[in-house]
Amino acid sequence: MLLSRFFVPVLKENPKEAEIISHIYMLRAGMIQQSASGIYSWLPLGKIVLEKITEICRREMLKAGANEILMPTLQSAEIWKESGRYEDYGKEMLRIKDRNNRNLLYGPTNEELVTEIFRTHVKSYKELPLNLFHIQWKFRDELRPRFGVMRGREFLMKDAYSFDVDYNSSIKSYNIMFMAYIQLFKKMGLKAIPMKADTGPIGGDLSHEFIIIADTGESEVYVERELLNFKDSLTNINYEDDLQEKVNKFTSFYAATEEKHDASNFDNKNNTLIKTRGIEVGHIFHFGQKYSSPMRATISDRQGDNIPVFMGSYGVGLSRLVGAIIEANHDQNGIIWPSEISPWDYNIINLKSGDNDCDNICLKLYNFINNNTSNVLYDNTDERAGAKLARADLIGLPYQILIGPKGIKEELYDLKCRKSGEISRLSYNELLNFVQMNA
RNA sequence: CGGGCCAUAGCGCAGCCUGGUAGCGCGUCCGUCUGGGGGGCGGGAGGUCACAGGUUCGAAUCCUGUUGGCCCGACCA
Repeated sequence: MLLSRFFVPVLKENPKEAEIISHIYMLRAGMIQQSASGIYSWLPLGKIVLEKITEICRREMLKAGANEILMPTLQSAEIWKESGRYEDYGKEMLRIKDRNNRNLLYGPTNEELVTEIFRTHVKSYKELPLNLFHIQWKFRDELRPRFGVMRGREFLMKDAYSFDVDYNSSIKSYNIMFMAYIQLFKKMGLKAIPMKADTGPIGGDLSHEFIIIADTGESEVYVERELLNFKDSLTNINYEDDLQEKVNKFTSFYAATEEKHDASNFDNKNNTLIKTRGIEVGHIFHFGQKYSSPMRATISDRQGDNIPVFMGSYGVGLSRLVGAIIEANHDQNGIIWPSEISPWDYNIINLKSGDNDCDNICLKLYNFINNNTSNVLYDNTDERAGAKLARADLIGLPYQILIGPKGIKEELYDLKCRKSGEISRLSYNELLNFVQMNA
C-alpha cells in the first residue's frame, strides 16, 4: 500500500476526549472516529486490524469444530419474553418499535436467538454435540461508555454456543472452547491468562475469563509467575482428544481478578504470586439448561426421554481486543503491533521523496516485498523525514526500512525493529534476504 | 444513576470574571529555502463562538433552558 493513497488521518496532538493510552493512540493513528458516546466508525487502519483479529478468531473456531452462522442485530422481543429476560434486562437493552408498532431490540447478546434456531431443527442426541458461533455487532446501552472501543456501547463480538446431551459431554465442549481460546489468543501474539470467574447466582458451575496482561489494564489481577511464563507446547491440538488434562494444566495455577482474589487460598511462600493488571477479552460460560428449559429446547436422549439440552456460551470481545492489544503493546511514541495482527509487516520510509535515487530504491524494494508474500506500507509522501518517522512509530508496524541519501551514499540502509528500537544497517541484498527469511 | 467538568477554525487552546462585533499554536493552501526525529521565511483560506430564549443601544462574554461530550463512583465484555 502506498501511504499517499491510504486514508489515515493522524493527529499530532492528543484529543481531549481520550484519557487512556489505547484510546488516544487509536484516535491519533486514525483508526477510529467517534460517532456518539461509545459508538465508533472504523477508519481503514482500524478496520484492517479488526479484520485480522476477527479472521484469527474465526479460523480457530472452525478448527475447533464450530459452525459459523450469522444472526441479525435486530431481534424480536417475543423470544426475549419467552426466556424472561425482556423484563429482566433493564435499560441496557436498546428497545425499538417498527412502523407497525412491534417491539424490536438491538441484540445485546444472542442466547435466545440461537436457542430458537436450535430447537427448530435439532431433535435428537444423535445430532449432538453441536457448536454454533457467529461474529456480529451488539449494542448495550451502558451507563457509562468509556475507554474508546474497550468499553463501547456498540461492539463486535464472537459468540459461540454449545449444545450437548448431558452434563459430561457439555464439559467436553467447554474444554474444547477453553483450549481454542488458549490457541486463538496465542495466534494473535497475546498472552491471555484464563481465570476462574464468577457465574452469578444462576446455577452455572463453570466459567473462565481470559485476561490480557497490561500495565494499564482496567482491573487488578493476581497471577502465579509460572503461569505468565507458561509456554505450552500445544502447537497442534487434536480437538477429538480428551482435553481435560490439558485444561487442568492451566487451571492448576493460581490466577484471580481482584474481586475473586483471596490471599488465604494461595501459599505464597516462594513469593511467586505477582500482582499486575489486566483486561478481560474473553469469557466462557457453562450454563446448562438455563435457557433450554424455559424456551423448551429439548432433545430426545438415548432413552427416548425429552430433556432440555445442555448449553454453554463462549464470547470474545473482538473490537475490545484492538484496544486491549494496544494497552499491552505500546511505548511513548505509539503503537507496537504484534506481527501476527499488524496491518503490514514493513514500513518503507522514503526520507527524501523526489530524490531519484531514493525513489528508485524504495520502489524496487516495495515491489520486491509485495512479491514475497509480505505486506508493506510505503511512505512515499512528500513530508519531512522527521514527520514520517514520528508517524511510523505512531502507526507501529513491526519493521521500518529507512531509505535516504545518507544510506544510499554508504549503500547501507537502516532496518529498525519497532519493538526493540534496534537498528541494523544492511546492504540492499541483506535487506532482501531478511525479508525472505522473515516471510 | 449520584458527584465534578467541558462545548470558540480540521485538532489543541486563549478570550468570558470587568459586554463594544474573535485570537494563538498545529494542520491546510500557494511560493521559496530545505531535507535522517513532527523545519525556516513570505503570503492566503478557514469560525451563524453547540442550540434556543432572555437582559442590553450592543452578548463568545451576563441570565434561563436544551442538547452533546469527558472524568470519578456504582455496573459490565
